[in-house]
Amino acid sequence: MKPMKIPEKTVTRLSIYLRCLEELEADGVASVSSRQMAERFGLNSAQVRKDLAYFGQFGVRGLGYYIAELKHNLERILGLKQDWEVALVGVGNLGSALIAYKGFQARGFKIGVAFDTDPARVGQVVGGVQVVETVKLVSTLRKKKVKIAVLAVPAPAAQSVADLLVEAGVTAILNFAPAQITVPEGVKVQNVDLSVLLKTLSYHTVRTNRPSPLRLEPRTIRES
Amino acid sequence: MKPMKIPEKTVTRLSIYLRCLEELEADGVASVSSRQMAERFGLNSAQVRKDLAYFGQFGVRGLGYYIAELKHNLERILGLKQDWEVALVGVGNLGSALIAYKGFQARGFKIGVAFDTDPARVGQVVGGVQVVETVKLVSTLRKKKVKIAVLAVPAPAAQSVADLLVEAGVTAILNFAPAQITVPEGVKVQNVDLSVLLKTLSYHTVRTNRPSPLRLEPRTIRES
DNA sequence: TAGATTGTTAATCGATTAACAATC
DNA sequence: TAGATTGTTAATCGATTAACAATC
Repeated sequence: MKPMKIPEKTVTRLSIYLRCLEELEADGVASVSSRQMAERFGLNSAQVRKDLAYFGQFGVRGLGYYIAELKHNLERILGLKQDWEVALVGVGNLGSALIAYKGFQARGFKIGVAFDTDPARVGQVVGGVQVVETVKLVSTLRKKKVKIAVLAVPAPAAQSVADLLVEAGVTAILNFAPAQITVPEGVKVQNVDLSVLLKTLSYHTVRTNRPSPLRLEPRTIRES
Repeated sequence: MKPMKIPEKTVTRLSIYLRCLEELEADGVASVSSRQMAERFGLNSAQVRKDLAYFGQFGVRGLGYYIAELKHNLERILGLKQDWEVALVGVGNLGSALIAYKGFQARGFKIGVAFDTDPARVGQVVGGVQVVETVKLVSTLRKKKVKIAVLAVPAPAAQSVADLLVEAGVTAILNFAPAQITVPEGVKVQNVDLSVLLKTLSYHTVRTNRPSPLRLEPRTIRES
């Protein structure tokens, strides 16, 4: 066994490959080559092969990859052979939406419990999920051994809630709060800042639709 | 004039820097150094300076960056000096949530119109937003000159809706559908696949909580 | 001025891609 | 076998970081 460090982007792509395999399997296809998969996503076939090769030799030379087998392996690697109970913190607009969002639950991830500090929400059942007061977060998640949490609280509360999650033994956090949160080594944070994503699109839009009047002008122009 | 290509990640970080500046400004601070900003996010100070230097010389040697001025410039660069009307396609669970989500609207982005094919939803007003039938998408968005759209439809519909958006003159798409969508050159797609994000966390969790009992250790930094 | 910090170039690091022997 | 495609190494590309002269 080689303790090689796997690039983050490789792991993300594994999920993409898996989705591809599911589609192909639904089409009744038995095998697929790295080139075929790459073309589907505008990637390089060597990259597909390399990504997979980090985890083992799943292919058959001259043929490609057996879909059922590769799918099985990717599910195993990604930890999708088990169900995950996910905790939600923050049952506001976004949090409620995430409970309702079926795609979120689709693949073995189930929001089993939600936390909020608002007394108006505590005790309610939102989309089948019990809303518990945040002071009970640590004891509740420890008891349930929850490892994955979704953070959908306002930015100022994000760090303190993250601290609670870590204390409760959570090792992976999907953070929707527009805030930088700091966690100990070994805890993984995935930030999803919708506002940042929109700003990136805004940037792109001003550049793309440039024929408009407003032009970018750095304070000084320099040439080497 | 050199039309230098700006890394995608640089643009993303600009948004982060801007958030930092907003916080500092609220604290009444007048200037900040690249080192101070870098520390806040666990980045390298040279990276901060380099990111900014792509767009001009905004700093003062020996001092750092004047917050008000840099903030102004980042807003200009990111296209935040104007309001953007955003179109939403797909008023299901996620779509409705995005309408309700205030953080989404916060910074000059306003969902002005929504589209859906479901007759039960068409004609309704959700969160103050009119739901229009998707067949009217192209004409409506052309008339309104909408450039940014949020795609929150089921995966199988994603590509055909994306085609309509492009036809309507949209140049930036925030895609929540778990599907690979293909667009012409010049149109920017930001994919936000919540399921992929969760799988990445699942991967991390099986690896972290694997052989040994979990060990949590000193505090370190971040992730983007 | 003396100290600090930028803007920028050069070095390093990491990830993508090309190439090809191995082999189904 | 002949053709195809993997797994992997080497080459390339791009992004991060270190270093430092310029200069406030």
